[in-house]
Amino acid sequence: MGVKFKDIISAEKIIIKDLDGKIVAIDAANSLYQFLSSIRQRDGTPLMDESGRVTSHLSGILYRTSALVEKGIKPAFIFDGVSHQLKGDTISKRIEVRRESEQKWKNALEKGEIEEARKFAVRSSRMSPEIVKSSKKLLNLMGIPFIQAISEGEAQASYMVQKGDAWAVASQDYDCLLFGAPRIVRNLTISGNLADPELLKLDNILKNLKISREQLIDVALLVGTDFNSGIKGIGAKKGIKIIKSNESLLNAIENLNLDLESDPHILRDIFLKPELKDDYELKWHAPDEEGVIDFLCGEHSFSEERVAGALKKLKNLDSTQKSLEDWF
DNA sequence: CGACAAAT
DNA sequence: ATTTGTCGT
Repeated sequence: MGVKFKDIISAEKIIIKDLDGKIVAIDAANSLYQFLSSIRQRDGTPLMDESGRVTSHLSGILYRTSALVEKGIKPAFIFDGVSHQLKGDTISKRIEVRRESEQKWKNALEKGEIEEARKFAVRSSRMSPEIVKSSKKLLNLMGIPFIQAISEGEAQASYMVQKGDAWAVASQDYDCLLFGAPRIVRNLTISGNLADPELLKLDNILKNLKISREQLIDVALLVGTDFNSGIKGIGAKKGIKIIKSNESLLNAIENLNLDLESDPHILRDIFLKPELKDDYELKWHAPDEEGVIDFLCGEHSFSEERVAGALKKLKNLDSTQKSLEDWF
């Protein structure tokens, strides 16, 4: 879910065309979770193939990625590695919420309460190893690069933007600001039915708030992150005030006699010194059309007509494209 | 969520 | 041409 920074973060509205020609590092976990939550039938049942395997994420990856490529965007997916030990509490809480929601979903279905059922179904979404595996397989067949992070995918994606290997991270979460991503795109959707895409610029945000990135991390640790529960009663606005008047988290802890339950230095270093990968390659290839069709239509019950439409968008990039084999 | 059809 | 609704798997 990430740090609750909505109240203090300013964003600028953008349109998809502003991303033409740009490399975007997509937070895979965030993106897949959205697909799994939202691509469902009205009663909340996810899309499934004949064998009963969930395919919502494959639908999302195929249609969104091909649409982004058609618009001239070069997407790369960044997958999570092994999460930090301190994320354990957050992970177990999420598992519990999913378990409860699944029960409430079934109960609502039995009572015939369709809307209620869907609400809980959305919260029951879980990312199994099979879902990650099939997502990577589809990306490979589509010729879209993905990178396996050592730890948090958001940390790796943010690093890639800092290095200039990608223009922005695409994620709904504000955590990438803490990981130092200079640019974050939220609501990266095509037909923007609801929220328009928006761009978060780290330097602008820090300037507006008149704090440093280290202080923004300190605010997050007061508010609560995936790695600590924060201080009860302190939200983003109070957090900013406290860090500004005390200058740092360490001072605030001492002056206000706060208890953070984990060593603040260790918590800060999750964001400041994550384990990162440098030996990655961003290379886009022409799709293996037959492979995509075999995989989606043969194994996962997709319609050949619809898949063909998506493939057309994938290969029909720009006429500046030099080779059919490698785009670069 | 995005594709597609139907309605405005 | 643009919005609204349903289907996809």
